[in-house]
Amino acid sequence: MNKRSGETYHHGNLHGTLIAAAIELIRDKGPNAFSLRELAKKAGVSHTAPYRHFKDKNALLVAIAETGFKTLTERTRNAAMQFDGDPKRQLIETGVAYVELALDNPEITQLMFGGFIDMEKCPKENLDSEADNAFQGLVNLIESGKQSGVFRNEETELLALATWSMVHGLAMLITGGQLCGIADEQDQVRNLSAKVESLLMEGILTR
Amino acid sequence: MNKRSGETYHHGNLHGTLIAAAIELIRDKGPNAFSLRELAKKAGVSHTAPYRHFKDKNALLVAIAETGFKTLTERTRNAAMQFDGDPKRQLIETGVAYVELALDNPEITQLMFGGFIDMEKCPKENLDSEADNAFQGLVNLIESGKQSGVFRNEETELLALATWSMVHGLAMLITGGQLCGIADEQDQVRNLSAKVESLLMEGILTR
DNA sequence: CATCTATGTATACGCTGTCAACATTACTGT
DNA sequence: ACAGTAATGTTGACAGCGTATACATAGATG
Repeated sequence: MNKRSGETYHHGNLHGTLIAAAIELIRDKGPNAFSLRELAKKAGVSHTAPYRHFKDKNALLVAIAETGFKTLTERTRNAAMQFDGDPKRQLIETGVAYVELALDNPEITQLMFGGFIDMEKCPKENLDSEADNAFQGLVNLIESGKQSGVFRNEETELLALATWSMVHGLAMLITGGQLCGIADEQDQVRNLSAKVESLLMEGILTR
Repeated sequence: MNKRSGETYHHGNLHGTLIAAAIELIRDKGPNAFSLRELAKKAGVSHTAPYRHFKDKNALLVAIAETGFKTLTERTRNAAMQFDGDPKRQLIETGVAYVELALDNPEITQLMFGGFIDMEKCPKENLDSEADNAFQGLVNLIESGKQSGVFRNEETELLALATWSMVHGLAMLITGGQLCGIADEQDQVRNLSAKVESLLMEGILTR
């Protein structure tokens, strides 16, 4: 139960320490350059110690991606809660929160969606169910918006997919560096994602 | 000038062969598991031969991403050309082509957008200018659609960004496996991307 | 206190990207 | 035609990587 590190043979809370340190490392070097051995060194343990807590490097990455999806669910839900009863505003703020989170954590976002995780090897249920949680919030939001007559009476899943795609695409373009100069700063991003989502709501065609 | 391989000390066209073989390898194993040494073996040369044609592993990946952006530009432009004079249809077909290409080449798409390429080390102009070409086509399309009164009179760049984000997001969700079961098959994808883009045009709100 | 299990270490293996030194071929100018 | 040089390929070496195996230590349980 000794939580101080460096003094005892047993670390006390390696599992948590590893995840925290890994997130830090990935933030520094990107998910591509991240290595288990450097992580172990940073955590002050031997390079095979992580294997007592994670079957694989892949398993560690999955764990980190999970935390990413959890905070994604939290943030978007919080954003929606702040505008309860105003589905239109809720949708916009959810999207803004999504994009802002991606901008704050580009490397983790890439880890979550970029193909660094080997889906064949991972239990996959965990990750998918976490991602589903985030998506489900969106579905609920749209469903209630439909019932109050704000959103069109299209298939809910389709509406949700459209909004998700829009926001996700913007987030990925930003974190991928494709929008350099257009959307670097925090407030630019806030503005941009709100505008883009307004377009989705109002439509692009003339009337 | 001898183009037959395997008989001469000099290969004749290693550069091209390497790129072709690399694309095949990445298709098989994903961009994450791709290795230079395996590539060299596949091409039938020593493991350092690629360094005569590419400064880095990163440089090779950049070259492959470039070809990806080139075919993306081609395909979307072709799709648009087939419906010249009908901007609405053009926009939809451009998007469908974008998503279909991504579905056909998920690993290359991940390579292009997923953060596998180290932007610090790469000349970056090449890659960005290629990506800009693809984007510019979209901008032109929207501009002409605005002038013929089909699209709303919003800032062109913003409209282009919105459509790009939408389509790109859908493509990334599909290639990332986030839409398993919803959009696996080719015709499902065609249908889905067309529907989603119609939503962007018509808008989500009730009128 | 003895024992079992959880957790950490030491060592070894093959694979990786990359560098330096060398070999072979193609191209160049005289 | 031929010498010299640049382009292209090979060999060997190095450190770093993920991971399997065998061993060490400590906490928990009886």
